[in-house]
Amino acid sequence: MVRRTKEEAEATRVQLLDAAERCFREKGVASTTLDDIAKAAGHTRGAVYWHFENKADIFEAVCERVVTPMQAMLGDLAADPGSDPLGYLRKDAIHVLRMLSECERVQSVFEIKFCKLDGGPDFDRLRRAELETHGRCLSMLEVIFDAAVRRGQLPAHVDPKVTAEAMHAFIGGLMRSWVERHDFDLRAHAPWLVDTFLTGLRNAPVPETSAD
Amino acid sequence: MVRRTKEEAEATRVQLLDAAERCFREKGVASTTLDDIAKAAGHTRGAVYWHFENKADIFEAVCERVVTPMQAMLGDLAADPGSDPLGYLRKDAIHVLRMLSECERVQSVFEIKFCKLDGGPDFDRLRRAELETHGRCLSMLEVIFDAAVRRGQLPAHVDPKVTAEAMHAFIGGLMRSWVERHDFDLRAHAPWLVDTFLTGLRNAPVPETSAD
DNA sequence: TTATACAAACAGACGTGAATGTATATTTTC
DNA sequence: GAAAATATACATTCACGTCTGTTTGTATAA
Repeated sequence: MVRRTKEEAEATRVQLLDAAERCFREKGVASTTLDDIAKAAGHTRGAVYWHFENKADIFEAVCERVVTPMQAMLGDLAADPGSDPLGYLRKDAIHVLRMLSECERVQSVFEIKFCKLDGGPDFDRLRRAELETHGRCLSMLEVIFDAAVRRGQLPAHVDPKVTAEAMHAFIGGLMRSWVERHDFDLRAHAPWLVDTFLTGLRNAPVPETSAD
Repeated sequence: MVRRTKEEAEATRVQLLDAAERCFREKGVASTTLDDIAKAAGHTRGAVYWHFENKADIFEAVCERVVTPMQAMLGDLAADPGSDPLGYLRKDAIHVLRMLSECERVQSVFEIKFCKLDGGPDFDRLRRAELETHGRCLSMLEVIFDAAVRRGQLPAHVDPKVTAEAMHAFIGGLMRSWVERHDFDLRAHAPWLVDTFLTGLRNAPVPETSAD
């Protein structure tokens, strides 16, 4: 069988991406061969090489299906912190955690991205891109926290930059931990986790200058 | 050159581990070949195969040099929470963060372990071992938080298990983020970060049962 | 409208390089 | 002299990229 219609071709592309997602999750990116993906999708490497350049290209496409929509939220909030930045940040954070806990695809991609990014120099570009993404995410958080401080929602001595790191680490850590183990009810506890963290920020101690 | 004395042999073993640590960090575990390691250590694959079984074996040895001592701290604390569990946990957490920020070797290993664990079924055992380690860590934290609740250092409605997850996610997230980017002064801010998080726990809101 | 030319969408085969594990050769210490 | 501690050589596997073949949708023109 060969020359399909446009829609059929797009279908195989999706099948390949789905298959890649599964393979990556099960065996890791580096250990997944292009033949694995092709076979899992019910095709051959010919189809793979028609639709994608190499494994890194597939990986990028797999991630893009999930990550991009999630970043939009933070972007919107950072663009216009509004009158209650902390409140919206809270909603966003809870939403992200719940999204992870509910959507299988999101789980797969994060499980892959979290502990399994390795493989040749082809991935260098992707790694750099991810660093940039991480950086943008931190910047947006910083903007939001800065707005929160200036609006009096957080004490004046709170450093927006460090706080952004803390928030990102906390949410990212929760996601990672849950994806790896699934040993607590992320969905149910998401509001408490976020609120407790924000409570800490609202009552944050004045940073010490002394050591130890 | 061949047959060395016992000390010389041990020296090459260490050289191989050092070289592996560097290679793993620079190119990732999966993309590092045994020949890379051997060459970087100034030896050949013969030496590698004499001292180690395969790449997974090397990886394990590389990790063991660093991770084990850090786990001892938490173990001691969990075994005897004492009269001020939260205070000791605070010190431990700060200590771990500072250890990371000061010790190159710790940084290397965590950078490797964090984002680059992939490579064949040889690593299955290691992955399982890491999951167990993670689990033990959570258990110990749970014990500590439970003690803190019973001693009145934390509100009664605080769930030790969920709190342990949160703490672990926070600290782990900070370590990971810092290792990847080095874009803030972890050492200087460690106390404030830990204290702010603990402040959140002490003033933690009562968990809601409603949705959204 | 239909014949034809072309290109899309794959399948399959092939060559290549590289990494792995093993087997053997070589010294040197004990 | 026996075995430890390496180097070297070798066989095998295996994934990748490329190339070619095949079939069919589709545009174009007569």
